[in-house]
Amino acid sequence: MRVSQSLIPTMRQDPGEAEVVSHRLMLRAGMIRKVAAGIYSYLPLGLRVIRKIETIVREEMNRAGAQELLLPILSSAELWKETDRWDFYGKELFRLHDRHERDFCLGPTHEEVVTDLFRREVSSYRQLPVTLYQIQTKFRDEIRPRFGIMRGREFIMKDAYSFDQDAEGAKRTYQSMYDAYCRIFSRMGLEFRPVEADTGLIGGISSHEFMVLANTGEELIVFDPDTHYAANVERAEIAPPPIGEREPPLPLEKVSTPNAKSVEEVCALLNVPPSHLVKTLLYQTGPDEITAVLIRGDHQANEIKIQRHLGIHELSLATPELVARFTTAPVGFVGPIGLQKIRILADQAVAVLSNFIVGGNEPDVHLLHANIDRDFAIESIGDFRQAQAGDPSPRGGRSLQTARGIEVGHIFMLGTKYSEKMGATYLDAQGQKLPAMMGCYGIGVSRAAAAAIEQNHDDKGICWPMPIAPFQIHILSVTASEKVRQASEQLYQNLSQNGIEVLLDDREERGGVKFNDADLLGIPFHIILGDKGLAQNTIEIKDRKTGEKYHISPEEACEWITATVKAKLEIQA
RNA sequence: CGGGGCGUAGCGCAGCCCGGUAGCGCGCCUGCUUUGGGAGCAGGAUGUCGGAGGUUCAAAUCCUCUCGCCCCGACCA
Repeated sequence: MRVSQSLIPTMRQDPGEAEVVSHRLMLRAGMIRKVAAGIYSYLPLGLRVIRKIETIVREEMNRAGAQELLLPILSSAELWKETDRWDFYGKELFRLHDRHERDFCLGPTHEEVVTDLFRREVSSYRQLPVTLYQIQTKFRDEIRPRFGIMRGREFIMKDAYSFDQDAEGAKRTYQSMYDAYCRIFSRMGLEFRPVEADTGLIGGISSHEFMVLANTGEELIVFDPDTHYAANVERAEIAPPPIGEREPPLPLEKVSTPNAKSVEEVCALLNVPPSHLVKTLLYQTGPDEITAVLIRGDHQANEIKIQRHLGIHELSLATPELVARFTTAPVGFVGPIGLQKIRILADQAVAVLSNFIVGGNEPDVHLLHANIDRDFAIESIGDFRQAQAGDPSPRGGRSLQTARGIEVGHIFMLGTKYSEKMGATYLDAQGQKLPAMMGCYGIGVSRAAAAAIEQNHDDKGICWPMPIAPFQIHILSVTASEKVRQASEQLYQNLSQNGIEVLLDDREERGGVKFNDADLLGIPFHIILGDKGLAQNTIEIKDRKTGEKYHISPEEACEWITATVKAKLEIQA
């Protein structure tokens, strides 16, 4: 493709709207343009990257035995009502109605639609297992779309759904998808890590997320470098703390702590470390029910773990009004001692403490030397807090570490959650009617493009991994002579004939402009053709990422470049 | 939805307090010179100042309402 004839509107300055690197670079490199919040057009260069990713995904899904199909984006409310997700999915579901006032929605995911197809068309164990996938635009009315294409309201996703006879088979299918995902992200040239994850709105038994490692990632992941344990922080387990020598209990003591509501304020006032303090968090766990959770002052509560322990789907910190109704102290001074009609859960790190500080259940008062059992009773002890670096590993390694990542894939073992609700059954060899065991598997295709940039860029622009670069070679004719023009034209033709994807910067621009644009676009190799080099019978080849330069004669260039590109693609595959 | 900020030329911004002519840099167009890391000179085009209403002789500027966008928190590929 020739730059002079392409729509590649690069920008010299950073657009004001973009904070995040990938968003900024995609705008500057002319890959995307915004239409509305969280809604973008893909320009030719951006689309090429998307197509590259789709191709890799498609090849690996096919290799794993999945079959491609295409389900409608628009679906009627009926199906969603069958699984209760019409209500449960909430405001994130884009809803609309047709001229007859019938309810429809734009698909945020397709369990219902694909399960409906399955129950109509599949009836025998002979047809199982089957895995179906599609690559399609999805719609989610995000609370806060942000980071450009990374969290859009409209985005491109590969979603796959599997149906097996039994748990054994479902497990095998899950594993083959897990393996396919590893191949996909490896082939894309990304550094990633699969982690154990929470199942969220999709529901189901177990799941893994695939995280592209990047410091700018939204997700915090926790891993144990000694074993292979890795999990999303939402999910990450923490080993119980060692039970040390208990200090002998000291008598309870009231102290005045005027206006000291936060852990920091209390610690500063009493001159103790936050680990000696225990926070009493009050959660609304029912219409008229409050649960207290005790967490050490230097720890953070993990609401997902609490929800799972209680077996509920919604949890929020109690409002100040509710706190006032259930306790005798304002927020900040609530403590476990003397609480009425509230069950108390204690994090395992709190359970091993003695003589700790708690709120006094009256304004401006805290209590010193509190002890479980002696001063108050707890209903249960558990793992209720967020893992952090240095915590004990649940798998016996030395300790947990943390890293940041971007979620680009998520796989779920669903069990029979959808098949039972929707009657997606098959007959087994004995003629028994059984619900299919399902799995679902998503990849954020457009997000993966952004994640690749977050992981592969420098201060000048993008540094694409070869397999997903919009082009493989960028030829810059850097002086305007006829000789240079002809040489670049020749090389362009020859490389293209060898099946190499070449972008030829044939604009009447000065060298500097071309160099800067090339660095911005981030195509892996720049071929620099100028009078200076040609006079010595050499052309320069620059590796965008490493900056390494090679000087080669024009005669050898075509062959050398072709071989280099092919080699780079094979290493990844 | 809560908190913070912003809408002025394609992009980045100034002007707004203190009302009176819409401006700067980059980009764009024409010509000449230049040409290996964002060229120089000369000439030129481009604005419903986000929208609606109000105050005023006069509004980008003051007031009211509204729409949109960005950033920080609770959701997710």
